[in-house]
Amino acid sequence: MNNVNVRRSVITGLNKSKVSFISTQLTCKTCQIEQFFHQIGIDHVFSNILYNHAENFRRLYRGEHLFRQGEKLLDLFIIRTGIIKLYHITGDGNEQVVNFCYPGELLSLESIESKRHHYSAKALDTTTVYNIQYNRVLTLCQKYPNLFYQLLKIASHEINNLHTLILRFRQKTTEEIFATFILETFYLQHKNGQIRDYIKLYMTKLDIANYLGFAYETVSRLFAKFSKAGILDFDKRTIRILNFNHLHSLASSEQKEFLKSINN
Amino acid sequence: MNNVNVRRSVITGLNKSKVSFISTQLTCKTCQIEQFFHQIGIDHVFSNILYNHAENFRRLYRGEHLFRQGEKLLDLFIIRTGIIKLYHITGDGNEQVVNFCYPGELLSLESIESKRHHYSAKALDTTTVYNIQYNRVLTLCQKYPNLFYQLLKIASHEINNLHTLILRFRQKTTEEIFATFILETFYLQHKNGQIRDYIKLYMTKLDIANYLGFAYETVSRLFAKFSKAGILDFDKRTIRILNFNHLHSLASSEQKEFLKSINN
DNA sequence: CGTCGCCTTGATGAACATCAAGGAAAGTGG
DNA sequence: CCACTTTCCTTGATGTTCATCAAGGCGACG
Repeated sequence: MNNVNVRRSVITGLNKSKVSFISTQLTCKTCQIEQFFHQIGIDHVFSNILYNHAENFRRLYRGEHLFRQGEKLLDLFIIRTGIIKLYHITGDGNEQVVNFCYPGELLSLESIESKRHHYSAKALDTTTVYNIQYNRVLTLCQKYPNLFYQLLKIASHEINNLHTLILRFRQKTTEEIFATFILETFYLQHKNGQIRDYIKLYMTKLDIANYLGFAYETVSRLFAKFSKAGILDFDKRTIRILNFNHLHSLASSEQKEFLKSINN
Repeated sequence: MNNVNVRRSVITGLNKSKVSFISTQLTCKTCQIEQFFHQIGIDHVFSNILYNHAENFRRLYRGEHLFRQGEKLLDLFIIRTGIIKLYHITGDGNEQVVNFCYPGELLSLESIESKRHHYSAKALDTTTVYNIQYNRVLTLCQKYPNLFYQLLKIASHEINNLHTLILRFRQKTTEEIFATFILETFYLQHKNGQIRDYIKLYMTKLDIANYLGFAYETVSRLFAKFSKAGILDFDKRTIRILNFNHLHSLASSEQKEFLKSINN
């Protein structure tokens, strides 16, 4: 997932020069983003229109920002490869991790209302994204009203994910939440059909703790505990899952429904 | 808010007979729903179109269901008066309160993707709702693409609310969460411009505990504690707020931003 | 080779769930 | 209307979970 061959016609970096068509159909077959679209329920017509109107790819290296909280919403981004951390700096200066985003995800739906980014987006690994001017999306939607419906469906899907997340925080133990997080990460990293029994955590344990609302020592202890219990094995940030059944039974029945829905 | 004079032309109950126009403009002026729309950012064109195509009003008495989890999504509902409890029955048979919904709120955005209701909706007090056939909304959106944009904005707003809710569950103490809940309820019950210093809780303390993720004894103790501290006064389910400043300082700075956004 | 960020593990304490028991309110049926 | 049941609420005692405090290790990087 890391070493993507970005083709020569693709514009990288933060260069904003206008190149209206990059390489149409060929590109989407190459980067397999169409299957991501399909998995999140976007139909072919929509994805083709998006391909044909995509400005460019943007490539980010670890630590680079895609956008920052407070900036005007100029583009919509769809992640092509890599991983993005969304976070929010609170009024009292603390960082709050909002989400970890994987290939296929459409960013910034929450910013449509206010037309400003609510969160900052930072690459945790080499990451490439599609970007499409937000205004152009709106124009396209006038022309093809069905696009709006697709966007609405994506928003509806996102609302469901958030409801599930809220349910999760009402689950009792840290173990249950942690098991769910590991499984969720596993399925998110395997959306593109790769078959592996390990996951790579691109974020620090401190980020995980922040995201889950735990103390970071608790995350450390959970890894140790799960490892001792023979549920998983970890070396630095690579996690090998040894006992899926145990993980699934720790994650509640509700969460299982969610996990199924992620994987379609 | 309880004793609404439902006009004779309005169809009540679960009767689904087709009456395409009820009373156009006069109705919306009467029930003041236009200002609710305005507050949630829906423009006049949109709200007028909705009025003119609304099927009917539906009236529910306490304990009646508007829809149940699993049913097909046939109508979109906008609450006119009253209060609705949204809840979910989990796989293991437990009830999970998802939200308490007040006048002006558009229900079931989360069900657009799957076209089935994810939650059950039950009236906690006499409640009237607008209902508009979902298919008709989609047809209207084809005719007026801007409507889709409005719906998308509402969805975006909802996503923001959910993000705020998630942040809330990472706040540390039960006191902070509880203070936020009280303030939130206050502002939600005063959206329509009524000036009062009390709120009426139509839900049981068990519902509140379920919604906030606490044990119900904890909610009981929090009420006692806040009362002793002179922050509020309560008699059965009527709460009089005595010290707004104290409540606001308990709710974190992040939550204050949310509360502002509720009240616009 | 020293610093810094990240991680681990142990000891302690506080917050909140759970258990328990009783009381008040509200619905039900005669 | 009153008895009866059921639901809802309160308050105290106890226990568990997890945050916090503390100290040290490891690896990356200049």
